[in-house]
Amino acid sequence: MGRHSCCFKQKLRKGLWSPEEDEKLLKHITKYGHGCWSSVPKQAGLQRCGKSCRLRWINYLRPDLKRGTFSQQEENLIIELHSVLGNRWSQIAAQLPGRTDNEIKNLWNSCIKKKLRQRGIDPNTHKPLSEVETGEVNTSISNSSNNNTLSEEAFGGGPNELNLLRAEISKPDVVLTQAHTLSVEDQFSFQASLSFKANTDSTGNNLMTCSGPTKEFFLERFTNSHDNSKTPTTSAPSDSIGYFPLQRLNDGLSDARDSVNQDPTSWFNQNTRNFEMNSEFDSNSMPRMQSPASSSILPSLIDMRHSISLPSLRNPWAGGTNAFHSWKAGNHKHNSSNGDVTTNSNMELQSNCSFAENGTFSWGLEDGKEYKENQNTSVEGETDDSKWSDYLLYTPLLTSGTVQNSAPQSLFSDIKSESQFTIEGSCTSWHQNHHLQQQQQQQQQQLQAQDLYTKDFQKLATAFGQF
DNA sequence: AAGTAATTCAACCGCCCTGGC
DNA sequence: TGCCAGGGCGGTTGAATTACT
Repeated sequence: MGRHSCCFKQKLRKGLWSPEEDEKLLKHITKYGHGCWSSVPKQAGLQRCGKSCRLRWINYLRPDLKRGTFSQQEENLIIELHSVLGNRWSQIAAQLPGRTDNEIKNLWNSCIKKKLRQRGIDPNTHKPLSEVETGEVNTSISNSSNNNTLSEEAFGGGPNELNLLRAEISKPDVVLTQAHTLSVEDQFSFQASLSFKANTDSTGNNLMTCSGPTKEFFLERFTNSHDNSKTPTTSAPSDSIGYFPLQRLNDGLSDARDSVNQDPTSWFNQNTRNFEMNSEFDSNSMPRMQSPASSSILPSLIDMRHSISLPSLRNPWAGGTNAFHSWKAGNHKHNSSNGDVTTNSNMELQSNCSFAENGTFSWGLEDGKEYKENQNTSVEGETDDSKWSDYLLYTPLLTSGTVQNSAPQSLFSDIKSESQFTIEGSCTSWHQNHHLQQQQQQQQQQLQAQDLYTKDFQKLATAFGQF
């Protein structure tokens, strides 16, 4: 394509802006607004092209710009967002008020990249450099796409910026942004987007395939309204619950989060009635669950892992010790303490999920030693904010740009309408009554559990079978 | 103090998308 | 349907600044 330069054509001024030019532009836009950018320079008496004026305004003269160095908090958020959004600087900038895409891009290229590399993390993939160098990233992606199970690599085992963040989080002066939470609406969206499908495996066992929200689930929520044209996502679902910047994600959830902090095992049970499970639940009655065979579902599951890092999920790292991430029924607290397979777990599922006896539905990496080391502190000491940030951060595959638009657009609208998931009432009040309710319900649940879950999963399978 | 290397960051470039004609 | 202009984005450049020797 031929070089097109409006500045060259019109012999306009280029390079750095003088204070006089700044003043002219500022005065003009303050008084009249920018309107059509191409006409701004003429009206403002500038020998610049419209593009140049626009850039100068957006990156420097805009009154709402936040000057100065980036805080650690902002850097962490950028890393997290980059792990999800990749180099979509404008979308990342939309989540950082007062910061421009250019500024963030510069920070990333000059500073954050270097920091991540120093920590042994590949800034492009958000995976350990060792894996990237040995080509494990590619193989893990392709393998994961083809296998029925999610490999550890697919979830990004080993050290990465998560550890960097953990280190940062541990600093007393670092307060994680509220942007690490999902609104109740989004939690509903997530839960509603869980997809279950009944199958039978080669040995005749009943299988339940589960998939979750797509990358779009996040992109839509991390994308600001100013950039609709370039977003790689297709249009939002017609009944999309929310399209809002990340800053708002904490809306309405603080109470729930406080409650969860006291009893982190309670949240999911509260909010996902149909996933309730109790200690007497006979997991043998459950259909065996299997991660999806379809490669297109892989990113969905990965997204789901992030999505489900809702405050309810206190210890996503808990689980078994086998090589794959497995779904397990078990005691959440046991998992928290030692990371081992729990004794009452005989429901083995393939993917990072566990239904705990107290109703907790937990997800996580059964990973490795790297995480086991962190596990104790994460369970005992970390806030749920950090859990969310950990998950959000931990999206190596999403960064690759190879997994976009993997699910049908109808996913959300279809699922929502059919979903049995509910979010009702205050989590706080529920928490207060949780133990009493649990006692009262336990006997009933003992009797009903098997039937209940069989029915629920049948419902789910029916509802989601269309996918 | 001077020279050089490294880093930062404002601005430009080229491309893509959209809407108007 | 095709062309064009405007707007917007991500990648890149290069001048200015800072760090190092």
